[in-house]
Amino acid sequence: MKKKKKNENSSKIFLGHDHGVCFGDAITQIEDYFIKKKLQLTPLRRKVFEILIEDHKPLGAYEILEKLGKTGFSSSPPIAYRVLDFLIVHGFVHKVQGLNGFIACSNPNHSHFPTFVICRKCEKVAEVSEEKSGLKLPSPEISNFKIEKTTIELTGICSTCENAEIR
Amino acid sequence: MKKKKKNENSSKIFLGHDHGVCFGDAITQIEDYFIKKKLQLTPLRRKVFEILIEDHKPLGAYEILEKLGKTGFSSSPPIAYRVLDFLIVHGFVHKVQGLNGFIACSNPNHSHFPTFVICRKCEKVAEVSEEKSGLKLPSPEISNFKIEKTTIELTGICSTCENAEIR
DNA sequence: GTTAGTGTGTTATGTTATAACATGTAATGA
DNA sequence: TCATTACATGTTATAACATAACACACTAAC
Repeated sequence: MKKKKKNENSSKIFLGHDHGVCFGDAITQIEDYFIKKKLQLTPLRRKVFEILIEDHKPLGAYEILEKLGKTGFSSSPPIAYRVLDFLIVHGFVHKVQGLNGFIACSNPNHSHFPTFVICRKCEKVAEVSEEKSGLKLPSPEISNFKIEKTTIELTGICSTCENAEIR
Repeated sequence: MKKKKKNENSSKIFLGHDHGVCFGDAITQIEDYFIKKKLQLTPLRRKVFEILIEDHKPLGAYEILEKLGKTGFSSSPPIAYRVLDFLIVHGFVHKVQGLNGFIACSNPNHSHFPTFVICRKCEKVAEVSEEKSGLKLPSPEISNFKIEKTTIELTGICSTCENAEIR
């Protein structure tokens, strides 16, 4: 109890959390941002964001549509894609390319260039902020290029799944 | 002529090249690799690789299929996807997720974790090797995670296009 | 000469994403 | 007040991307 190995804390990027707090915080953040920017947090937009926050993992557009349908919204594809695009533009949602999925941003005010760490076995996804990822961008080599958007995804296997693997 | 600004050289990641040499080198490399690994560089596989090397930019699977069709190969989707998967596994092709496209690896023997720099305007794509990208992986934060594959894509605007932009 | 492994071909279908147009509603301002 | 606009959502149809499942040919190994 006196001393913990540093690794024990520093590596737990897939760790659980108090979801009630997380959910509430996220809603508050998006509400504040929308007011500040004079954007409309409509029922549909709110619902899509809630669906993503609730699940806390990447969902496909068609999964989102299904959930929308069950709560009385339209469930034709453009509905989801439009709202997702909007939320992405404003930094509240990211697309995880490797999974064709969408996930709520875990820290809308910070991560402009987030890294996603994806376990191919359990399919858990962790968003690691710019500061913590150890990622250094851009290099002098590409300083003549203006980066607007990054897709950084690290796929592999988390320690839990690796320990569980047979061979 | 005596002195060049360092930037002039170091930033030209989109620079042209002697394509004849590039093409020949690439074919030689893949031939050697296939012999060494006792793999079959069949006419189909060779053709797909040649198509990608020739164009030197990401092509969609269906674009490749069209080119295959014109040269007497079958052009049903699985043909392309199977060969592409094979070439990807062996490191001769990369998938550019942001464009749903496939591109020949510019340095099969080196870049295990390449970075792709993509201009959203001219759609040029440069592959930057691990060493040159300035990318540092992995961080202590994620050291408990075994990275098997990375998707690192930087989208933005290259200096040529930026200078050409009106606004 | 049967078997196993590999490569290609074919049909059908699944999955992901967008184009184009219609409708509704609120704010703006002549 | 009522045309104009900006924005949000709805709808239909289709485009674009990808894979499943099965068939067949060829080669190598036993």
